[in-house]
Amino acid sequence: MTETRTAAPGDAADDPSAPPATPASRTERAAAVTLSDVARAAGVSLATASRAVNGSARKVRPDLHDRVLAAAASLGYSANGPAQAMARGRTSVVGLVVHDIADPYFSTMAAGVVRAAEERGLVVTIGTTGRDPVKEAQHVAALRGQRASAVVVVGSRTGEAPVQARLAEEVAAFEAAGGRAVLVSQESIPVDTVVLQNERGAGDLARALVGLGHRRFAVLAGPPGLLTARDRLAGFRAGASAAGAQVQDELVVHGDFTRDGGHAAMLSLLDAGFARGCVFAVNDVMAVGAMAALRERGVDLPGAVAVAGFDDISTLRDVTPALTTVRLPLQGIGEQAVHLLLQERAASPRTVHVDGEVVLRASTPDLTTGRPSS
Amino acid sequence: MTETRTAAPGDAADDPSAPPATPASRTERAAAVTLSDVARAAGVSLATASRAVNGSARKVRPDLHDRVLAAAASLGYSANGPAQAMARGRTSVVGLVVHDIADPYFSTMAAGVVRAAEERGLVVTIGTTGRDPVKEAQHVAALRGQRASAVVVVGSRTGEAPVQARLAEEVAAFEAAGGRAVLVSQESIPVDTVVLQNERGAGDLARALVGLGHRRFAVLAGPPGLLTARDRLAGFRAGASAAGAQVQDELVVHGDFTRDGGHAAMLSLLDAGFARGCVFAVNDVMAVGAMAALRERGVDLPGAVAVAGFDDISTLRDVTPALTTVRLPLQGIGEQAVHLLLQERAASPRTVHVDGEVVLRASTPDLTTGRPSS
DNA sequence: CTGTTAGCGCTTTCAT
DNA sequence: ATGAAAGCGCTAACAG
Repeated sequence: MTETRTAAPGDAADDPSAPPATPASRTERAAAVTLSDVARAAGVSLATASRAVNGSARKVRPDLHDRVLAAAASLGYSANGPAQAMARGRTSVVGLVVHDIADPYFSTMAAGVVRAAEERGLVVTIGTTGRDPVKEAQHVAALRGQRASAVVVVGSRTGEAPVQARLAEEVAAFEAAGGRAVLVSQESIPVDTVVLQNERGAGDLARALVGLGHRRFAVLAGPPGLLTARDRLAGFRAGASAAGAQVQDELVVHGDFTRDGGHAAMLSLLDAGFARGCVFAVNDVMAVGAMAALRERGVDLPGAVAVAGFDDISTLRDVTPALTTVRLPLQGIGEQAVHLLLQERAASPRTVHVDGEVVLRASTPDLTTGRPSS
Repeated sequence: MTETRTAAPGDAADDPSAPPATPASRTERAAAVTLSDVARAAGVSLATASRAVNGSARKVRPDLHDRVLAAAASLGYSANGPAQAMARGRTSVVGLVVHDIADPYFSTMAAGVVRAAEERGLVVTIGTTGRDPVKEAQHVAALRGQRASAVVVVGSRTGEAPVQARLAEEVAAFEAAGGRAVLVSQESIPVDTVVLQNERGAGDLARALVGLGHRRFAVLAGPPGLLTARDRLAGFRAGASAAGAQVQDELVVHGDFTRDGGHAAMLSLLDAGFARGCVFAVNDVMAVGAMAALRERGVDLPGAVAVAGFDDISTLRDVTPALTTVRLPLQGIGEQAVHLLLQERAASPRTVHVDGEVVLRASTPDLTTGRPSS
């Protein structure tokens, strides 16, 4: 990045510890107008002002109500959030924890969460883990300290017992403190969860592909530890078997859940002699990496090697050949999570199941007719 | 979305007004352990406990310090954020305001902001405007109420005077209340700004394309009101002229800053008889839409029509033909914004300029050699 | 329906 | 260096 700055060439030293580095605060600040100021200006009591301005179950006489609102407006009053939170014992913050907000899978879900939350006057904070499951628990703990009223943790569990236990513990503590928690992924710990039917979606996809005449399958399976990747692989296998085809073990290659992971996995598959068949990448991003690898190697795509993904990332809908995939309503999933949060916690954890929908496109030709599907 | 739920078929009614719908709170909640509890357990005063646990300029005798920390740990103490914020008069929240968090342009910047902020113990909240510039000001106002310590507003200004004034006003109020504000885009109102050199980048691109032998240019120009779109168009025009080529007015088509906007704009260009030349879409997302349109119409891409974009969205790096574009260090821009926030406010607004870098790829062939560039 | 008042949990002078 | 005490701004009993 080329850059020029008008001043201060030295960046503040980074000491990622102790007291949060509050951004440089201005020296002289205007004393904020408080509710007392408004009350005085309107000639009413603090309590009345509070009831009028910040909503309450109790009613205020219309003329007073208007008088207070007018005073508030003319003074430029804006309620002190922390003070309200303190008095109420809880903020109106929803904490969202994702692996990487730059990843379209997460950012699309985030958009859903934000949309649903903003509609209800809730503020969304975002924490990222960089795929480190331990950080999930840390974020939940921090959110408990912030008195967030709810938390949404998105992202595949690893199934690792200690990590899982730690998250379960923090989530329990969060709920014990009066907050609401929702997980998005798989049913792994006892808390309200939006369960993505990865296994079923992958199974449907496999069956559809067999229906198109594909018989020889390879899978770019993602990280071995990730439950989401594992479920998609398992579902695909099961679906293929059910339809009379098989996924040979040698044709299952693991790799990162990223574009580069898919690229590398595809290359290793090609190096191992795979030259014809249908490749299922457990997510779209990997599928695109695989396509790039095929192109680099001059493999006929989709003639010799067909490719399918999972997620139906919208930014990727214009790749060529168009990618066959399993559509997940990502934004809707984020919204679902918020709906779940808004409901009272039930005696036993609630679950919302979300299905994927197979979308056949040109990357997996219909072998029975010889024409691209769709 | 197919879904099954174990309970509560009816979603909570949506009344986007009055008191923020705090997510359903649990009935009985564990009383949180407070600093007083810790102090008592450690046998010290509240003040000492505060100094030991939550950091302070003042020193605490080592043994007491340890005693307090041990007590805090064993009790599972976690500081009450709102209470701290109230006492200190300020939270450690950085508010991020973007148009659409699902758009990779914004989500990548957001990733940079979050990364830099988390390193410093700052929490990032996210607000979205859905491209409504009025909502930007509203979010800034809300953040002032939340006593956020800083705000980052990302997104093109429209240059509309009243809207601009409103934002300027809110930003001023925010700063007057002691917060730090940074804008990302163009220098439009007097506040610290990360300025993206759209004009220069587009100019560089135009010159590079002329260098490849392109002479006939069309521009998919985005919404007429958006400064970013306008600057990119202006820069491209200027660059082309400087290199001896021209962009005819009839070949400048406006459209949404989205994939569909690019798609529609390209179609109208084709319908108007454009059949050969180089199309500059003012962002990558539009460029991809344009490519899809060309493909649908069976136009030889990049043989008859070459395409270039702007931004270098990473998810789009694998489209075919590979897209020529101007790379913006999006994540770095987000980090820059945070760096700026961390610095004390200067007497006159500070500015950081960020340049784009032309990346020539296969979508704009080198006409001088007949081979694809790069 | 309005007003008075007691905190919410923490930081921070101000003594000691 | 530690402790006691005064708020920060607002809400929610509790009276009137």
